[in-house]
Amino acid sequence: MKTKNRPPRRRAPVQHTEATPGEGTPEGSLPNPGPEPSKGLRSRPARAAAGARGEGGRRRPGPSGPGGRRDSSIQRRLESNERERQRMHKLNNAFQALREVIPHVRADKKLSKIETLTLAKNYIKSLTATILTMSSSRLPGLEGPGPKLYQHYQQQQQQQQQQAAGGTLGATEAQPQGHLQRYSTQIHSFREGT
DNA sequence: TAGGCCATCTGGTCCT
DNA sequence: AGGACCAGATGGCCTA
Repeated sequence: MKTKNRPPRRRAPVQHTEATPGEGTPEGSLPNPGPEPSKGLRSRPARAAAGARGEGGRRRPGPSGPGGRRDSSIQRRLESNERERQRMHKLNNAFQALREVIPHVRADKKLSKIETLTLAKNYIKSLTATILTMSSSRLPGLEGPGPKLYQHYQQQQQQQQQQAAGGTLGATEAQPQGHLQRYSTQIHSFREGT
């Protein structure tokens, strides 16, 4: 199932309903405005806002139980939630930045996080392999970093293969061409939507 | 409707 | 001590 072309969703921050009656008001807790539009974050869909009163995120009371939480404790929790949201937003921005530098697969299809990481890894490997191959085949006999780099790369690959001790690493992984091949295959499969 | 993906909440642990 | 980081849980949205 590949569906990455849906609009980005934004869930409204929950207003922490565990407070005792009267303290769950915005004044009693954190303002918790959600992602500020000023930071370039997308506005939250109305449906998310409508459905976010108490839903979303887990509602399981912690070991200590929600019952007698104090105001200061609730305040800290809300602040912590907000920081966590911001942290995740930064992480997502980084993912987006990464998507934008990975050579393009299908413009209409947003890569998932796992796809982004996997493609990026193989892209880096293929670029590394290409660079090393080019530098190693450069003017034989000339002093330069190329051959050494290539040897170092090969040593690393051999070590990784040994560490993979079950042979989970494919035979092609040890060869620079293997990375390129793998990346090309992956690109192809994404293009096909498989 | 099932499954994938995601946002959010939450408590625990690590780090400064 | 407080913030960052992490992983589990939960529920919403979307597509096949």
